[in-house]
Amino acid sequence: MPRLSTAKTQLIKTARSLFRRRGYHAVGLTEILEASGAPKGSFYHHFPRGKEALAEAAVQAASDDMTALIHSAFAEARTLEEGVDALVDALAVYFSKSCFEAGCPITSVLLDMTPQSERMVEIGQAAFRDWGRALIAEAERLGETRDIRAASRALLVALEGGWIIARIEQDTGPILQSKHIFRAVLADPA
Amino acid sequence: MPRLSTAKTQLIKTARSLFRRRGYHAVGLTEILEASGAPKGSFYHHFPRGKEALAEAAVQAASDDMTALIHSAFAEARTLEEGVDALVDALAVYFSKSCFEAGCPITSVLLDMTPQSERMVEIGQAAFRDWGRALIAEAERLGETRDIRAASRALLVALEGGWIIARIEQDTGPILQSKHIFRAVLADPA
DNA sequence: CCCTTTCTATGGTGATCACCATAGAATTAT
DNA sequence: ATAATTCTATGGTGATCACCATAGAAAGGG
Repeated sequence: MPRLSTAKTQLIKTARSLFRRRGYHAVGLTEILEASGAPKGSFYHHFPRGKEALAEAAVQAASDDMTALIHSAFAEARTLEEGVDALVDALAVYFSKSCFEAGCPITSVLLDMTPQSERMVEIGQAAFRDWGRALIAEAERLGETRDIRAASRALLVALEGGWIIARIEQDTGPILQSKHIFRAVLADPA
Repeated sequence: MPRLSTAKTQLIKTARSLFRRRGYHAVGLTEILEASGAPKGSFYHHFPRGKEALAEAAVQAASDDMTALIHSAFAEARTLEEGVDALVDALAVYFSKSCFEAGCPITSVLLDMTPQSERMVEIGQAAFRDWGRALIAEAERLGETRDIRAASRALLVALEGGWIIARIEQDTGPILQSKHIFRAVLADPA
């Protein structure tokens, strides 16, 4: 017995992709069902609370994937800067491959549902907290002695802003810029 | 004869406020009409292309206001840093007064409509371009000799990201952090 | 094998969506 | 004043929204 039925995983996967590109309210439930191939009955069986619950599962999954991506980007890094570069490069490549549509995996949903949905606010807060902790954990693993709290927060802020401007300008430049912002704040953590 | 009828200006003003907080698709036309007091007929008279045209007008107005805010924040500044501080502080105060809901005046709409709406993509590109130019113009006016292009772009990126995280964390900290990011990149424009 | 639980499948429901047609009121120009 | 134009006001239309009720199919445990 699979821990998650194929229909449920497919539902979440489809929702993630559609929500990320177009936001929560712009994507209808019927569109998700058609794209995932699941019938309506299956959906309301797995998500009795409806569309909002699906969005929460999708954002949570996207957040977890991002945390995993941070760790995998740092896997072969020998210094903090190398890890950050690998992470940012990976995100830029993914963004480029998505035809400049897939920005932050959770922002589009967050902006559509917060602060109306209290659940989603908490999921978003947890996501940023987890990402920051993942960065700091990797820094410690690499034997970093500097205080990187300000720089890691700056990196996340720069990535968020970079994703948005990159989408509008249809260019990876704003994403890649976050590498430099990280270094600059690291050098001057005032 | 007023250059814009009161109904039209009220429509744009209402739409700006609602879209900024909840995004494009989450706000229905009827809600905008009720809040602005304008009847349906007036709306389709002033905006024959419908809701999208209203959103375009709203984003354009918000962008212009932001440009004006940049200039007014720099009005009493004697140095570049003072101007940036005044700008960021003003944005943080506005955000706080809005109960931590009013982030970037255009992002929520942009994320909901781009890149589906080509018109909106162009309006967004023009907005970021205008804001950057306004910053550089003020720097030159203050006799700044350093090359601030990288720093001004970093400021806009940091503000965008800061607005998003500030909304989720219900705190002005991430917005205020963009002051420091600007200074750090200014000191290390590599 | 049967029975229980989990999942899939279909049809339909009220509400809301953006939009339009038409006509009346107000304002402006002549 | 009168005619032309701009704006306001109302009623309604098809489409889509998320959601639910009910029943049938699969699958697992005894």
